[in-house]
Amino acid sequence: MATRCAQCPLRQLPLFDDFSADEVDFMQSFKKGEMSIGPGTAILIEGSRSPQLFTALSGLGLRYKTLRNGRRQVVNFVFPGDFIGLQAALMDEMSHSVEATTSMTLCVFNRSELWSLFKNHPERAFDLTWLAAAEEQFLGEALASIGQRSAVERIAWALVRIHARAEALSLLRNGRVHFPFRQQDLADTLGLSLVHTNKTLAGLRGQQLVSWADGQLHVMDLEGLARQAMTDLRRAPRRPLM
Amino acid sequence: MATRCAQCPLRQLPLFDDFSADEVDFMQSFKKGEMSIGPGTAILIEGSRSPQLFTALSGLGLRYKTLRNGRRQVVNFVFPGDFIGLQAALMDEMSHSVEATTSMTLCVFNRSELWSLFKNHPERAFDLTWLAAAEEQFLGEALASIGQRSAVERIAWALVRIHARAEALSLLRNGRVHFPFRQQDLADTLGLSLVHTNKTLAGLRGQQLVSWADGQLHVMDLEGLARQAMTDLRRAPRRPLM
DNA sequence: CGAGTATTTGATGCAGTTCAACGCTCGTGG
DNA sequence: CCACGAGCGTTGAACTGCATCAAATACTCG
Repeated sequence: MATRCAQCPLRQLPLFDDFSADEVDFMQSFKKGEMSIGPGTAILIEGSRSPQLFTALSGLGLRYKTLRNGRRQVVNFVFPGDFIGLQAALMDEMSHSVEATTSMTLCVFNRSELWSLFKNHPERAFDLTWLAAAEEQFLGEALASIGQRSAVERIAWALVRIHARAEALSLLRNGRVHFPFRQQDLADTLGLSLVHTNKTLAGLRGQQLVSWADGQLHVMDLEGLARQAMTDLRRAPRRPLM
Repeated sequence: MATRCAQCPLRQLPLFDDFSADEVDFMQSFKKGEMSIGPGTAILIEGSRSPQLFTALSGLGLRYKTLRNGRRQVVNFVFPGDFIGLQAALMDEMSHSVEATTSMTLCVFNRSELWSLFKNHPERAFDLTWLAAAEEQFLGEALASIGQRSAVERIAWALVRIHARAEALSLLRNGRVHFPFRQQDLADTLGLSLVHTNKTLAGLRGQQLVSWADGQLHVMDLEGLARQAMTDLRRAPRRPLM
């Protein structure tokens, strides 16, 4: 049974902007259904068009690009509340693939109705643009991390960010998040080899900063981790939910 | 004397989407003036708010982030037609700085009127979102390059992209573009050291693929360069101009 | 129980960094 | 008019962070 937008569990979170009654109504009509998929399912494929857009309701996934030489770049992790398919909607083609890591449920929207959103719901169009700008901002930061930080710094940076996202989504249970990715995924995120990622993680674990085992990520010393990352912790700003 | 939008030299280029008469009128009213600045001038500063948004009319610039450790990541080069300040407009703060490398002229818009653009000109709002998505796409590609490509591949990739942008803007004069950046700028773009960038460029020059000296970039063998870059040349799609 | 996948650890090698020095051009001031 | 220094490109030499290779362990699942 599909969740009604009025009851959307995500909207309750302080992370997300409030909705007006009108907005709830509109989103309810914009929403075409719900989709449940199993781990490993491809949601969108690089280079393909898609008639559908999605918002992740629950579960975790990966965005990634595959290069000609066979290597893979993870572009971001997908958390609940993330909008999926903006590129396919605007430019006709996705520039990266999106795949479910755990089982996921997604709200489904029709690409063909996007124009009416811009036409009739400028607040929602604004929000959509906000999301695009936020993703741009994130990618800029990721670029700076991969380009200018050492391996420890990159890994610490990534873990700090993941922790912050989990926190903002109330996914922490006494400091722990369910984080069912492989070390290879993190390596492909940060442009590091699997082996070096493993050894670097061992180092951070040894310093009692963080532990990550059995799909559980536990940040034990956020300050210390941020120090390693050469970054400062900024609280995630409230953001729109589509 | 400020250029009238009706006469905008950029709009004539096949790269940019056609404007309706209405759109020209609106942009003319949206445009608050023109700004001319000298080389080295900061346009927007990371972390600051700005009441103004810009479109580059002529000249070249850099977008970059500065990290806590003092290192710099160049996020993109600014070419004519680029919109500057979207982040400041939507989220309150720029996540990177923008600086003129040559002297530049910029169209100036008021941030405060952005909302009326969304409200009254949905096509233009759509275009703005398109631009944000395009930047996101580019950054994803850059991320993959820095994360997964070798030094030669990265440099070749960057030069191919720069060449393509120049071409799309009709900036080529028998294969040559004015490209007045320092090797340090390219190094900071690609996460490489200056020294290694220099040596790698020398290698590509030795293979007769490309030469870059005295602020002139000359791609002599585009196919060959693309091969080195492990990328394929795709023609830049038409895009909106703000 | 064997096959497949993920994590871990040790050993070796190299791509790219860092350090250092030199040449060229250009602007500035004595 | 020349001396000087600053900025950029270039090149050589030495070092190192991380990749690559290899192999063992631990799990899960059919």
